[in-house]
Amino acid sequence: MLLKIENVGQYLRDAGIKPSIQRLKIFEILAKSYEHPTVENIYTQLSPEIPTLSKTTVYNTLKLFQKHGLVMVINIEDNETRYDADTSFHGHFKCNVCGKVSDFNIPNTQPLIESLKGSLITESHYYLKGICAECRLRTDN
Amino acid sequence: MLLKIENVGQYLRDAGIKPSIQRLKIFEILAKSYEHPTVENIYTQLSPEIPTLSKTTVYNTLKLFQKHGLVMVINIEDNETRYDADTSFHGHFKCNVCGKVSDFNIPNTQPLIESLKGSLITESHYYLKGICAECRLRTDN
DNA sequence: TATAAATTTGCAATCGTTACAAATCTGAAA
DNA sequence: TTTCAGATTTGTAACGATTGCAAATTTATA
Ligand SMILES: [Mn+2]
Ligand SMILES: [Mn+2]
Ligand SMILES: [Zn+2]
Ligand SMILES: [Zn+2]
Repeated sequence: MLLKIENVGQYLRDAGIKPSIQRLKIFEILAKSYEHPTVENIYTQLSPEIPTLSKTTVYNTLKLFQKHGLVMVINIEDNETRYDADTSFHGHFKCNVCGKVSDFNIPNTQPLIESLKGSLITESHYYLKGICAECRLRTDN
Repeated sequence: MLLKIENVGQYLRDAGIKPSIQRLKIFEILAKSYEHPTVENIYTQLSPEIPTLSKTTVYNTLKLFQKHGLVMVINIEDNETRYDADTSFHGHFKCNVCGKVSDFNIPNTQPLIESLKGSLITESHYYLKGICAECRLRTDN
């Protein structure tokens, strides 16, 4: 979901990250869109605006954000790593036709898994794949 | 979970796959263990037994199994693709300490997601990460 | 302004995966 | 059994995403 962050610079500073231009812009792309971009996406979007930007910086910055808990990694597909600035528990649906990855809320709270008693859960991901409503109408399925 | 397949050759044949030695052995590793192996794991395990085995064959065979619905891909980690011969809906928990990926049952049926109405769901994955009970005892957490 | 620390950059290296063509195997026809 | 076509496997090269690393640049501090 779209994060409502009034001051991105302050948001980063509160997390212990100095807000450079690169960091600000990269985080804004993550926070102010629904798209769950890949490194390539982010790099392509920012290149015109920051012509000197290095792809390595995008990688480094995302790793930094991760370490500070500002982004989560989405591994819904094995050949594309996506990033999400919304770290709250929510589901992701990928349409295999248009390729979009969208969010959905998980209604009820997570069930207690008997066999995991004694384990410490630090991350949970719920991924669905299929064909979105729009693509079903446009095509056939 | 451990699949109880009495005759692996027949199981493959029923799926429309000719059971070569390589295919048999690769499928057995997937079906007769809980480990959710990577390509590397499978290759390393089979190399002594089939010294001529090529890693390409492991890749090709897993892709073939996928196409026939015999295995599912587990993308719980972005740097390791794992495979599972149990294609029924169940959850996966990865311990960040020992690295093991274990199964767990999902108690209740999947909730109907309002925002996905009209979509066709073909795959669902539920991934948890954390520290398993054994590792918590052995270490500190 | 001078200097040190932090950050960014570019490029080479690495790793998992795929493309592709040659080699090998298998099974049926002669 | 021998021959041959098709299926399968293999090895190697190529590819793309990610990382390592050292130089260049920017920012903060004295
Ligand atoms: Mn999301
Ligand atoms: Mn499993
Ligand atoms: Zn779609
Ligand atoms: Zn463990």
